[in-house]
Amino acid sequence: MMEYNVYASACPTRMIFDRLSDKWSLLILHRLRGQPVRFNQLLREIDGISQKMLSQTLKNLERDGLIKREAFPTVPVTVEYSITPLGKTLSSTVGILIRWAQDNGDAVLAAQAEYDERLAS
Amino acid sequence: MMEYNVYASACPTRMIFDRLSDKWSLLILHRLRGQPVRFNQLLREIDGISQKMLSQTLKNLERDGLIKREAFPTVPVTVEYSITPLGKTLSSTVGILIRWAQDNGDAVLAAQAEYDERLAS
DNA sequence: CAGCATCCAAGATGATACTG
DNA sequence: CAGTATCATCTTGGATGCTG
Repeated sequence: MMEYNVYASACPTRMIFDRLSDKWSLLILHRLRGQPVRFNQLLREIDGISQKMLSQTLKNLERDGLIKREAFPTVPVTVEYSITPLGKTLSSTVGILIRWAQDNGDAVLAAQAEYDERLAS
Repeated sequence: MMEYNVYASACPTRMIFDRLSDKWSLLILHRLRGQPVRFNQLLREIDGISQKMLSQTLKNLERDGLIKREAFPTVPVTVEYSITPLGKTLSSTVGILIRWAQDNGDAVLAAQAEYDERLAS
């Protein structure tokens, strides 16, 4: 198996990693891990995201083959975003990452408080 | 166990997740998973990072309790960054994420190419 | 409903020069 | 060597109006 140097910018692995290291991609992918979700529902649920960034991030994820966009000919039109098999494999990893944050959030916040305290004194 | 809504911006888990969802944090953490590394070595190895962002990201990771900074009174001064036990638990998850990118990079690039092809035609 | 286009503001990131 | 300071730029976001 071919091994890459992930710290080199030309490395394909690094390219993918960079693509996903933005503010919204992994969070949205995680939200889509279950049932399909509609655009405006995502907009309501993902706190703090703008319509523009949601639209842009969904398009990128679709381009990466991680999610699928399906439009239904209702009036007005209905659009559902769902996860692909490829995306599914990634979202389970993201789930582990979020679980980590869930489990260790307190420790991180405590470390931050202690760090800030040391600076102030 | 308390459960949070990770999609709400006030959620502690979401706050931690947001903190780590920047361009460099996870990559640097991953690089530090083994032996301690010095500042300029990181600067050389992490392709594309600027001195400013390296400095800033290291400071944030230290504040989060994920890495440790140690200065040695040599001339000129030597500084080593190493991972903490808390950081270790996160870096193994990041390793899984990078492994995913390693294994599925080709599939993503293929999806991107196909997507672009569909648009061009 | 599910977007796109535009303009402007704010924040994140980068390049360069300088220092103990 | 390991940074900081300053200025420039690129990315991201908010607001608004418009469309099928």
